[in-house]
Amino acid sequence: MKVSELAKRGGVTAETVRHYTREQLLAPKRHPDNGYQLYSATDLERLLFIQRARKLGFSVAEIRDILAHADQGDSPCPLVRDLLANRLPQIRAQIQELEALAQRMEQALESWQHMPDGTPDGHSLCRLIESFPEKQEVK
Amino acid sequence: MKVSELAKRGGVTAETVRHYTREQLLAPKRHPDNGYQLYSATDLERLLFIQRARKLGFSVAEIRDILAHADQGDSPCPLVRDLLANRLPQIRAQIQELEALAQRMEQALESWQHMPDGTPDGHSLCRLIESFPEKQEVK
DNA sequence: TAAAACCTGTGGGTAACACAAAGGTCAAGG
DNA sequence: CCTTGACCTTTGTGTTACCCACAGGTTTTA
Repeated sequence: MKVSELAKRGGVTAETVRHYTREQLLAPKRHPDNGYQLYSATDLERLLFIQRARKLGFSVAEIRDILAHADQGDSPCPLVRDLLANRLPQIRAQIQELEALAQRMEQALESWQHMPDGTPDGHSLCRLIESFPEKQEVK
Repeated sequence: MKVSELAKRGGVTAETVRHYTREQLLAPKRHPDNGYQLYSATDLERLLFIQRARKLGFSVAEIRDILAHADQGDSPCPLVRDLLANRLPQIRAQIQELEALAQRMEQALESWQHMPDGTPDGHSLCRLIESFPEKQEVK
C-alpha cells in the first residue's frame, strides 16, 4: 500500500508516516517504476505499535531503538521497562511545575481583579506583572 | 554594562540575554569603537520584568508585545490579563494530559511486573507494549 | 484526454534557548 | 611590549514531532 492508505489505516496523517519513515521506524520498499514507497501489512502493525508506544510516552527516537532491538531478535522489553521507569519521575516533575505555574497564574488573575490598568511610566512597565511576588512563601 | 554583567545581575546566562536581544526584548546600544552591546540600568529592569513574566507563563513573543505596548506609552495591562486568561485553561488541559499519561505509565509498569520478557516473533514486537489496552474505560 | 488526486524530495517553521566555531578586543602580569 | 586568558562578536546547528509549501512527476477517473 502507498503512504496515504497506510496513514488512513493507522489513523495518522501521511506526513506522519513519512516522518516515521525518514526516522527509520518504517522501512518501506520502493516501487521500481515510479519510486513510490510501498508499505506492507507488517508496516501497518509497526505503525500501530508506534501509536501505542507514543501514548505511553516513548519518544520517536526511543521507539526506533525498541524496534531496532526487536528487528535483531533481541527482546526490547528490559529496555522498555527502563525507559518508562526513568521517564515517569520526569513526567511527575513536569506536572508539578505546571501545577505551580497554574497556581501562580490563578493567583495573579485573582489579585489583578482589584487593580486598575496603569500607564507605563519611567519606572513601571506593567504594575500587574511587577506587583507579582518574586517568590512564594512556602506554606 | 556588557552582556555578561547584565546576565549576572539578572541571574541568567549571557546566551539568554543575547537571545532576548535578538528577539527585540532588549535594545542595547553599541560601543562605537568595538561594536560591543552596551546595556543600561533600564535594560536590567526590563530583564527582571521578563523573568517575572516568564514565570507567569508568558512566551517570549508575548513579552515582546507587552514591552512594545509599554514602549509606545500604551498600558499593556488589558493585553496581559487577556493573555493570561486565555493561557490558563490550556495549562490546565496540559496538566490533565500529563496526568493521564502518568497514569498510563504507572499502570503499564505495574502490570508489567507480572509479565515475562518476550522474544520478538513474527507477530509480536514487545508484548509489554502490545498488551497495553488501546483505550481506557471511562470510570 | 484532461483534470483531480496522489506521489516524490527539499526546505522552512515551530519555542527557548544551548553550544561550538572563528575571529576581534581588552586587561593584567612578566 | 607582548602574551595569555577572559570576554566580545556573528553565524550556524541542534533540540521534538511533526506541519506545510512548493515544484514537478504519476496515477486515477470522469
